[in-house]
Amino acid sequence: MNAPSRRERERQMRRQAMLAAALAVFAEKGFDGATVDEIAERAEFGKGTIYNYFPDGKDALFLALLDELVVGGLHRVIRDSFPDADELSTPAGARTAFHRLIRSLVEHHRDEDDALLMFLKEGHRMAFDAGKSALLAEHFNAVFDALVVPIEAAIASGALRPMPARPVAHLLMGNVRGYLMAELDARCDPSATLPAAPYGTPADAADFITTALFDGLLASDSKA
Amino acid sequence: MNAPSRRERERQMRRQAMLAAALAVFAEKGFDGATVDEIAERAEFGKGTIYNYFPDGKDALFLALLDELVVGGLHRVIRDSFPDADELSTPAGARTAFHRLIRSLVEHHRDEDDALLMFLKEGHRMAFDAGKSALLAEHFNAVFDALVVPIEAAIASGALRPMPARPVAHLLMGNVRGYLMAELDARCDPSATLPAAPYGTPADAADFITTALFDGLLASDSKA
Amino acid sequence: MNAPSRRERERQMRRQAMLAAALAVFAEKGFDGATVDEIAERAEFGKGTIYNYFPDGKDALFLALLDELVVGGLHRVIRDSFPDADELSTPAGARTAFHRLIRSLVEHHRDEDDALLMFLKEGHRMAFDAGKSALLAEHFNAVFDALVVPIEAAIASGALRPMPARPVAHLLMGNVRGYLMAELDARCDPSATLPAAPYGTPADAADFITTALFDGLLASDSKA
Amino acid sequence: MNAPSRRERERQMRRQAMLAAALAVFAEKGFDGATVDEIAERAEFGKGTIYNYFPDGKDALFLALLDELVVGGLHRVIRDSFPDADELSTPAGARTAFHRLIRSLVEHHRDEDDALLMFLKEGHRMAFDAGKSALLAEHFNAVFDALVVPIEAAIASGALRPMPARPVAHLLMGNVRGYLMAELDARCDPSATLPAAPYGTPADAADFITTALFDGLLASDSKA
DNA sequence: GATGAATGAGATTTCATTCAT
DNA sequence: AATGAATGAAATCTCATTCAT
Repeated sequence: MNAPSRRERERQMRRQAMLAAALAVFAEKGFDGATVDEIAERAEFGKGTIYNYFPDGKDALFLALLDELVVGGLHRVIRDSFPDADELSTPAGARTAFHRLIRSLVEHHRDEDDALLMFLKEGHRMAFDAGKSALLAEHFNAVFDALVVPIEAAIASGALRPMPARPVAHLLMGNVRGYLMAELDARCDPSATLPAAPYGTPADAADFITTALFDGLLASDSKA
Repeated sequence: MNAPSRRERERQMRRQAMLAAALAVFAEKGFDGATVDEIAERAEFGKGTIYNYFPDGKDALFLALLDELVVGGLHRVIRDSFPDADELSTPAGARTAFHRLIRSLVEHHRDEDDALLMFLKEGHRMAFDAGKSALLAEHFNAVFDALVVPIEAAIASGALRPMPARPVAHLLMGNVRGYLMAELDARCDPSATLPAAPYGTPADAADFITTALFDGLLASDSKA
Repeated sequence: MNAPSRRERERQMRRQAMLAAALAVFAEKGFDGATVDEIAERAEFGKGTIYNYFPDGKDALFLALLDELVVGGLHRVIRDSFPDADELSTPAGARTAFHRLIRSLVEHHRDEDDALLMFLKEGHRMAFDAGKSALLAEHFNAVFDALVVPIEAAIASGALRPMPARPVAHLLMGNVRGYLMAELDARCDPSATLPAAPYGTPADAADFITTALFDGLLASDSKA
Repeated sequence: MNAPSRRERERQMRRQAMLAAALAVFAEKGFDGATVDEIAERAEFGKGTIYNYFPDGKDALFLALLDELVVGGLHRVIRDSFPDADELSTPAGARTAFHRLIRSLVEHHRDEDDALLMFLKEGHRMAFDAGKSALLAEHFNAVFDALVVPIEAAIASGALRPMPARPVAHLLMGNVRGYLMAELDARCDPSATLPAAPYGTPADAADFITTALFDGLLASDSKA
């Protein structure tokens, strides 16, 4: 177990600085709108230095970000949200667990505001490029794989309706994403008198989404 | 009410041809990837002619498409999905009406495959540009305004849970969009053994979304 | 037989202007040293216009020049230098014919000074690039094919020594080229008190080369 | 005469290693195509170290190679090819001596394959750069100076035709070069059914060139 | 009104060279 | 003395837009 050399540590720090700059620029301008020039400038490095660290340039920066910040982060959040498998064996327990997941996802995204923005806005853009698309899909599939496990458990135990698990996973992630995006729009456009999403704490957001998705939009007495 | 002159009619036809070409190219290449050259070529017009009809060029084409095809289409679908206000006064009626809406939305998007693609993939990209963003928001707000009306009615009558109506509208549209996007991914990547969305008829899609959103994911007996 | 339209004629003229500018720049700076910017500037066109006419940029300009000016010109000179096949049936006749060829080649190159320079200095550089190399070889082979015909005729008739014809063709061309290159060096570097080539009229040059190659460097009485 | 210190000897060895690496890379990629990075890597030194030994970088490496390997080598070959001045006093003796020179030149180039390649392909490229050109010319002139001596001797003795000696020297070197280059092309492009140069031993090559240049291409009986 | 040639700003990327360690 | 990370000038190529015909 050899500690990283000083040189190595510094290299990592610079790498992180570049990724941070790239993230900010991608978030602000979008993938196509971002220029390596601006990323370099914001990272306070020469343009050439960016290419030393990321020889494939913009693409490499984008994929590294997606990988390290977005996919990695989601993975962690999902894993940590289901500490106890037994919890998923009753409807109430499942609700609690998924409510916790949703809240964690909201919090996670709030923490990584820029990452979220990029993820939300650009996530599907690379689909135009066959090569990147494959990589992307692979990474995201890993996230959904992780989420499918508890969903299937909850369905198996009868806590959730019997539905295909993977689409349900997409539903969950999609609604968190959609909610946050709407909130974001609202924040950017305070003139809108009619908010797209109720502004609030992560708990509020989680309540809204959980109620809609798990309890259903129909008035509860209708299910008697 | 003066009939449009022959000249005027021809102008409209050329305009439509340009929009159709633009839609196809945007859908295939994305906004940034599309070139005016290719649009002109596919429309079988000179590049300069495009600029005669759309002096603001690529942006104008994009916005016009969003406006005429996407927003206009959604508007129509929403309006036609709630023929009878009374239907919304009971939970069962509301479910039927919204199920009908969801199904119509899915069908509508399936009909306009290219438009869907573009809408899904590029819809939020222009947000990067302040000027365009405002226009965009305005148009989309009109769609949501239309959708808020029946939602509020259903809430007022007790058919739906008391929740803020506009976020619910976003929820609805977002889930249709998300579902279609997932289905699209599945179609593009047939190697995926684990589909993101259950492939099927618009009716199947509508069932899935309606059940999840209106009845809730939790096993129904839990609500007894 | 439809005359080229005015538009077409003008296009050709612009094309020629670009090629001329490219030739000048290539000759002055070499292939790698030349920049499209400078070619455009010297042609008095925008950089983009160059790419309209030669979508493959620098490579395309270079190859077009090689093709149209160098290879085409050589072909013509060779063809015109052997008007009478019978001439090649005696040593004296063959000497006359090849002397005429050499003189024409020298004159041709003098006329196209820039082309010569480029040809001489860059002719073999593209060999580094496999794709271009093949094209190049093809074109040059055509020139040598043309030259091999009279050489073989002269050998068959006993006018020339029995030697492999193609290498002899290369010998001929190589010596013209080498002579001109040396002369060029001498011209560029007038400080050299010891000229590499005797400066003079094309006739002088042709005499020198013809004597060396056809009569041999050895004193003639040695052949008695 | 102080023996080089151990330190000095090691320095020389590193220098040679760098030159060898540079030669290989120049030969493979050409001057412009070569990168200092690749040279450093192949030499197994840091890039900075290259600049310690050759402060003027790529140019310096190229010139040093030309100087030490090419020019130096040629000088040696020429010097060693005329061991006996008397030999040049008869046509037969002169033929023998120059035949020996040509054969040695061919062998020399074959031994230094990479150097040959570079010399052939890049030899004239630096002429584009005024500063380098002067240096280059100086070095090459030394080679020709060496070759001019025996040529003038042979002319003075009546063994060779009375012709300007320096152009004859260029003629000689040019033909060796041209022959080798053609052979090289043939080797690189084995598909060519019509070889530009007869493949063979250095002796074959020397025979071909000597016959052409010294005896002349015309059938020998014509000189009776 | 239709056209498409001309344009040039701007994007990505490379690489010789410097210099702090 | 050896190193290689940092640099930024410079190159190629693209494409939205203009405008003379």
